Amino acid sequence: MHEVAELAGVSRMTVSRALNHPEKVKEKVRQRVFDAVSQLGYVHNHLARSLSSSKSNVIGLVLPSLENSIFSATVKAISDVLRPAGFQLMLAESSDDPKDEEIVISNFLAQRVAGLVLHSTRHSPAAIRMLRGANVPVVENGDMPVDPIDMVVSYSNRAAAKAMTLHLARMGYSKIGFASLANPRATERQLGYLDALAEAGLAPDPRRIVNVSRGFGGGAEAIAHIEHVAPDTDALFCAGDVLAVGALLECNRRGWAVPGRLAIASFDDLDLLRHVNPAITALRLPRAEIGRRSAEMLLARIFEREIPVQSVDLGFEIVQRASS
Amino acid sequence: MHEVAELAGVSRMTVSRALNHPEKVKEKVRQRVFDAVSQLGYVHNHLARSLSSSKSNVIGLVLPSLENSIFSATVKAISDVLRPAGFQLMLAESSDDPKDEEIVISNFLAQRVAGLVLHSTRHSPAAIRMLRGANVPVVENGDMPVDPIDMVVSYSNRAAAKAMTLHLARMGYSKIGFASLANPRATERQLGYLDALAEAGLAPDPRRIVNVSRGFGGGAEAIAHIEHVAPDTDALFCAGDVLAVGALLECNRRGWAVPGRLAIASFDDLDLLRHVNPAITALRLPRAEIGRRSAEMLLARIFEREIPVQSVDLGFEIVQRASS
DNA sequence: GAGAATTTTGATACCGGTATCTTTTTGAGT
DNA sequence: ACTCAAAAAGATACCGGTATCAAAATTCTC
Repeated sequence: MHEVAELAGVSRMTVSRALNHPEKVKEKVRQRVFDAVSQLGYVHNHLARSLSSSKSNVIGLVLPSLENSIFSATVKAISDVLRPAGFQLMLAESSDDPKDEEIVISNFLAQRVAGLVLHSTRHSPAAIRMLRGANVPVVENGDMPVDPIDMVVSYSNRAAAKAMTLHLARMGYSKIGFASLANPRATERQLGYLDALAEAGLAPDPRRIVNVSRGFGGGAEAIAHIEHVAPDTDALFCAGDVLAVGALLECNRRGWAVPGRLAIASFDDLDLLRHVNPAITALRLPRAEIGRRSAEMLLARIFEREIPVQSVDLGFEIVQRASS
Repeated sequence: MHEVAELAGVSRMTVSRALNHPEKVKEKVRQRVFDAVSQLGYVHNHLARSLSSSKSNVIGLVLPSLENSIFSATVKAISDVLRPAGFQLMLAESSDDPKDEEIVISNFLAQRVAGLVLHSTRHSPAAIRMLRGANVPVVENGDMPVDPIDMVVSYSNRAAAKAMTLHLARMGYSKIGFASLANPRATERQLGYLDALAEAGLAPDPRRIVNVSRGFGGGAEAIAHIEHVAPDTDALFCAGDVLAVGALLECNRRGWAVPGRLAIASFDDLDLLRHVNPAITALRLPRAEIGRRSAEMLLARIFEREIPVQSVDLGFEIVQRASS
């Protein structure tokens, strides 16, 4: 920057101003500075800027898993809001482990991120202490937490799972099974499923509740489990990722009629669900909207604008299709 | 840090050393420093560290699209290598537009990233100039480029597409179609497809080459195109993402026998391809390995270790399944 | 136990910007 | 032309660390 200043015949301060608040510098001088910048190929140093002004332009995002395609819509939406505002996105993975998340958060704080998005609502006490102490805007995403750290943009896993289960019950299914992964969000969903059974007057049956592994294979596991342990199950609510597709494909393979032999419903409305045969009934969750709102709320907080609400429940929608 | 130093009764320099090179500080003093750190909840400032030492611990990653699940394996692998080494990942999207990429790169350079991974081999001249000038280690990923900026870890789109097309030809298909998106990698793949036709002595037929849109819908578009324009096509090579699945599902819907009426092959071996019926023949690309090696090469360069090769072609593998 | 070699600690400058306050320039009003 | 307020530019200190070299403490040698 020093060289730019010399070449333009002004002080470093003027260069800084020309770059950050062009309107504060006279047209002629500004032009000289810009010329010098491009002539020297000068690249602004955001590190120094952030350090000096204690204002960073990086937002940290913590996801449970980097491999899960479900999050890509959220990431994309966040990035789309952040970029025009001149912010960068930093990414890390918590593996749904509060201890890992704590490390990741502490790294982000060390980078002096301007804000954080956490796709998780379970945090270690130390992590919460750090975040509260750091006075950094935080948005939580994965669920509606009981005791939010700061801001929240999400839907309620429990409410959504309950709604879908009730929907199945209303369609006449009475032996509804539940398949999910083992993570905090799945646990909430299971509670919602049980809520719904109770409300519909159906007896919960542990035989119909199954934990499976990730991916399409998990869906097949669920079907195998049902055949083995509770063959009279008439509907299966797959509360995770691509489980429903895996289950459907496995049914196709076995020649089970869907929904005749077994109805299938999914927790998340992947594009794929519309294209398989039969198309799968699903909960549509506002993944992109969550990202957009999260980023907007962060920016509002960073620029010290008023934010209307601290906590936004974006809800969900049931999309009834042929599989149920 | 000043307060930590006071509380521990040492100089700031000693605190810095205790944190960065613990072995350079006497056991007793080190302990006092650590105690002070945790007592005060001190969070190291990486910004200041990077500025002062001109060594950043952030790696920039530029992807063509943040929505595409294909990249998640690569991202995950990069992150897994970077994290233990104390590096953070910064993410941005180029939309396959060299101009957008240029902006993103310039932002990353402004953040003084320690290294860059570019999942693209098409760059604007200005971007190349910046990168060469910045003296930052760069790995390119999406293809084997003719004129690499620095390091390369990839496979060759052209070679892979050629291999798959030849594979289909050898299996006896002679009217092979090609469906792809419109992006630089797809263009290379099309060249490979044409290479193969020439080598197999098959006449290329523009009616069998179709550009489609992203997602499962694109596969359906391809099938519709074939029925309309070149119904005698006996095999379709889908050179992009989930196209093959979309095509297969559309065939199922129409009752076309696969591979009887039309064989289908995919460019990328998504997990899904193994689970649909029939399972789809595919090119297996070393997505995770690419991420791992890219990150390792960057780290090697950053730590000034010798790197054995500048350019790594990790190749590909043809997985023959029921769809062809 | 003196002196040399080595290890540990500290003092100081600087990384590359911006905040803040001061000085200079500009220009409007009379 | 002169005054004075406002706008533009500059001087200086500092953001929070680390590099570097000097000083102090420790260990080793004979």
